[in-house]
Amino acid sequence: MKTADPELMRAINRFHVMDAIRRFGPIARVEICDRTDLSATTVSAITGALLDDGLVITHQLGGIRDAARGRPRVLLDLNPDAAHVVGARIAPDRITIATTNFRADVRASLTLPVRVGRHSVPVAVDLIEDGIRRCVADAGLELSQISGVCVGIPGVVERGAGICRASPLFGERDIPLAAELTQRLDGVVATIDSDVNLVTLAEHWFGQARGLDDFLVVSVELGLGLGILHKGELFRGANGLGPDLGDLLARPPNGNGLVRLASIASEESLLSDARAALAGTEHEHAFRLGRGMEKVLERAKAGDPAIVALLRAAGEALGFAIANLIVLFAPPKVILAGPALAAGDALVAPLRETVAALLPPSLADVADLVVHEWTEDIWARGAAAMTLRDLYGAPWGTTGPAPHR
Amino acid sequence: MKTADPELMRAINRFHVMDAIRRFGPIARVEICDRTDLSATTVSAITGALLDDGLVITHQLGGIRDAARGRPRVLLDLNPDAAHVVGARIAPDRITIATTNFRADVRASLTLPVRVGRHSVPVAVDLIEDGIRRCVADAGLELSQISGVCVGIPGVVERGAGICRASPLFGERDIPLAAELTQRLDGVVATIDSDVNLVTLAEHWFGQARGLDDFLVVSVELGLGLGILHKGELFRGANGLGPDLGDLLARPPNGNGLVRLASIASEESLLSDARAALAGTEHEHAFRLGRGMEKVLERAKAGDPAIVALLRAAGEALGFAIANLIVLFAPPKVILAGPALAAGDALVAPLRETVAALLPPSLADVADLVVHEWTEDIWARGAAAMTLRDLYGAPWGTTGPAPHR
DNA sequence: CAGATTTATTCCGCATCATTTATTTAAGTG
DNA sequence: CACTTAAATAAATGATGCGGAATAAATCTG
Repeated sequence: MKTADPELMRAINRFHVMDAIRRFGPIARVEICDRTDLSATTVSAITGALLDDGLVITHQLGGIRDAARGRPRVLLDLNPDAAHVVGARIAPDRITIATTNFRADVRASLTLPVRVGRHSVPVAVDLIEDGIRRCVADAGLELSQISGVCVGIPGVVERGAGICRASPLFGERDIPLAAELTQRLDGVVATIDSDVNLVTLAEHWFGQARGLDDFLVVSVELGLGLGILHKGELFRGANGLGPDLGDLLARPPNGNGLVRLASIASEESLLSDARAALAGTEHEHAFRLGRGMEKVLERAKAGDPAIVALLRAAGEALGFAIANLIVLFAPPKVILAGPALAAGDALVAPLRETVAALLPPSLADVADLVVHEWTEDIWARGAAAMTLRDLYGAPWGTTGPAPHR
Repeated sequence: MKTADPELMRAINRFHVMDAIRRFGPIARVEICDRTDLSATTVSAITGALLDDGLVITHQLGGIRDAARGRPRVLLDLNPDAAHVVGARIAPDRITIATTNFRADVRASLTLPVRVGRHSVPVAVDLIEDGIRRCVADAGLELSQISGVCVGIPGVVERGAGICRASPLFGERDIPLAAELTQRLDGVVATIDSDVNLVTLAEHWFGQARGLDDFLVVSVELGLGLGILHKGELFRGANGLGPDLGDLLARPPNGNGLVRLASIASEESLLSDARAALAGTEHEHAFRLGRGMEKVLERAKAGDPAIVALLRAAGEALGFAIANLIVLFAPPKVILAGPALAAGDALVAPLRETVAALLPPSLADVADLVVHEWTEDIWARGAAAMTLRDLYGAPWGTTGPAPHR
């Protein structure tokens, strides 16, 4: 039970101020007053403390001052160098790592083309550790200057406990990855989270859902991911467990039995099904070269009936799941992404049709489905954002009490 | 954006104190300190204000004082007469209304055996208004003494706006029921909510989920309802829209197309399917008398293959939906209720099997499925609780500022 | 039975915090 | 040089929570 005391009060208001600066910065103090409904005195006190602590810098207004009369505003912004964090994302075929500054600008990044699933957990952790150390060095920093690390992993992750409950990458379950990494990184605090959660936060902070307090993110990668932002907070299950869209259930197109959605609509299942469908043709070769997805998209554009049917089935299964999620969450926006969606309509059109057909009239128009392609480093920026979010709310140096002098 | 000021601080702590008294009362101040982590001083100040306002009463410890030495504790409890509220529930075949005191003890209740769906909305509202006025009079109270009214309705309800978006009871959509009722009840504030939400709150306050912060409630009535308690709060969609389990989608047993879950597993669909299956037999008569559900359960116990198959299909469809909900919410408990479940295993066994079969290993043991029969007035108590919850958190007389003397 | 002990509750003084209301300083414009 | 807006600063007010001292009301002890 969280009781209220003056310290909590300050923490809340300081968070509001930092959030305003992050979202609207560079921003003048007056405007922070307007946006937060805090008094000028309070804003001045808080920003003063933030300046003392070096979390915020002033940014003299050099440019356009049209029709402004009195004393010019002093703009405040987050100090990019106030802290640095590392974000990483473990994908089935690569590990992407980025070091960012306090504003989540990428300072250095690297990608290790590793098939993580082929290695044991200790080896994978070795690789992550080495990658992080390298990436920190590339940014011209010492590990001790890093305020936090967040690693995104596909699957079911219990962030609070730092345990990876289940992942397509690892055979084992309940791996205490966060503790393991923290130990290896000389005590730099490492956290883990579901990879979709990272991209969800990234969309919220930097992307298509900026300022939107409710939306869903569906990622069609090798596995299927689901991120939910609900009332401005990442939604997690009862124990802080991230949900796994792939574990949702669907009936296969032939109508017999029930299967995990991941076995119809994930990239992995698409590839194996497509490979089977194209076996013996000239196209099969591409799969061996690891260019399967490109080939699938190419054949879809060419109108190959087997591939089109495959993508249609996947789209319908996803549409089914998304329709149900819309019933539950009524989100104004649903963001879809993943290589399989890049091709345009082969998968997306059946998906949209299915959603439209299945939604009850009362919910017909609430959700806007958009496809958003992600660049490589959005994952890492999300991971950085996840860490920064904690940092912004954390007690920091003298920022707790008011400044004496 | 909610900024923090001393008033908010007080409101938070006052809520904690009231919640402790509600949950554990009669309770001594010292124990409130333990349970809330507030200082003795603060608890004393807050309880003092609550006593002044008459929301709380002292309850001299008369009984067992085994091995207690020092100054005896003074037990505090909610003042049952501090306020009165009315809860109502509109079911397809009846309107149940209860007047309760501040502790949600039912002081008077009545049931109108009305088929609500047969009437127009204005007529239905007439009936509700008359019922509420009657029920208030039965409790020996004036309408002006009622602090709030909450009405539970099946379907999709937007509580904040007081609008019933869609309901099986009414053909119309977007009915501004709350405003209408408030106006008719001489300004007594009326709110509406999904009926399952009421029973979910009732389970949380009084029932099987007391003290549990995450659980699901699934009601199989004429329609299907879903209530979600997540982190101690009722879960609502983006606009405060309650989700409707019946709007979730399932594939029918024959595997063709997709249908609303309500058309497989609701009491309504069960009845009509069973009636069709038993057409021409001696059993058909029962349906005409409105005793269809009893007949269905009787035939199920007798092992009638058509009926057993029907219930199995319903159980499997529900199990499918519940398994998906468990994937999303990972609740430690799922409470099922409704007449159709009363029969024991014909429906519940396939449901449990389906859930067990479909859950991924990582979630296999998280959720405990229980069947809980509800008495008639649990709905009304839930409605009362919904109003009381607002009352507890509301600024109240002099309770806002500290007491002067 | 008077005083010691124990436990619950209240009172007092202190520190923090936000707010309001000036007052002052800064840095411009006209 | 007057005027305007931004911002920092100061002082006063009021609300809050907290820790420690004081008080209250019982039981225990000799």
